[in-house]
Amino acid sequence: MENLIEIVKGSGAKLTSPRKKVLEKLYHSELPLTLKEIHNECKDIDFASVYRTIKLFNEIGLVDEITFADKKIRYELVSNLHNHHIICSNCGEIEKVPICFVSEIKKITKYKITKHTLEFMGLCPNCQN
Amino acid sequence: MENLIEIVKGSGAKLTSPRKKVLEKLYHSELPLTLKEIHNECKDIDFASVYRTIKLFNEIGLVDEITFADKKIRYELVSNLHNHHIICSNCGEIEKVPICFVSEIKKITKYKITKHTLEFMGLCPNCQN
DNA sequence: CTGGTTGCAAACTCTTTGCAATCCT
DNA sequence: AGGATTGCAAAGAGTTTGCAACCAG
Repeated sequence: MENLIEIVKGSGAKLTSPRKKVLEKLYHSELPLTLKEIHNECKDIDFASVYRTIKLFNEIGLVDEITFADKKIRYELVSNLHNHHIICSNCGEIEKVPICFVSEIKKITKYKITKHTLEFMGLCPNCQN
Repeated sequence: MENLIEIVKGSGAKLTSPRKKVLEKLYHSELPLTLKEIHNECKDIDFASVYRTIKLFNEIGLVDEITFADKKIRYELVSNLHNHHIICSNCGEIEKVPICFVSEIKKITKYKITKHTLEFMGLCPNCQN
């Protein structure tokens, strides 16, 4: 957490109380969060500020954007273990998939890859019946 | 193309002229298209109709939804060869990635996978200088 | 004919921005 | 102090829906 704060300060941005609060929510969340979810957890912060905070964090390389199959954009700390996910199309439960194939792709393309998404949707064990 | 038309009819939906036109655009497109792009190519069709047509096609399993790293949702015929893509963050050029790892994932999760996304963003060879 | 479909308009939802007041450093 | 940041309000953009007119089967 301390090093995250350093990253914010190091970028030249001020460490304000809204930013600290958003950072903490991300830090304590097991799963990536939507802007709405972050805002719900910090109702005293204006939505626009959450929006701009996440935008800043994204620009300074602190958070990543993830688009799940439900089309909602979620955010997670880059420093959190890099993970992909499966979301249940029925109940919305999200499970991590501890696997990633970026390195394979890098071998077969001339692009310099900077971002990627690898997300799944399906039915979780509970919803298959 | 004929079999696509059969799929539409077979679903119980009427084969109207807007639907035929949208189907053709998808059929002749090398790459997945956004609703806006489809609508631009068929300006005589109302946007809402394009929207509902694609929604229908998606529901009857004719088209797939793809979310690229640019956050735009694109659509492509399921019958087109299943492909993933890289989009250049600078010029927007899109390249196909002829590779997919769904089967690997199926081995390590109890979810019944119905959809997945695997998309990349980076700099194309031209934009790396 | 007649229910499904379209076009139009409007409602929603989500994202983004301008600006005056306020807060870090 | 002074520029960065916030909250509020509103503008934009994208998505979705109701409804009367229209069309394929």
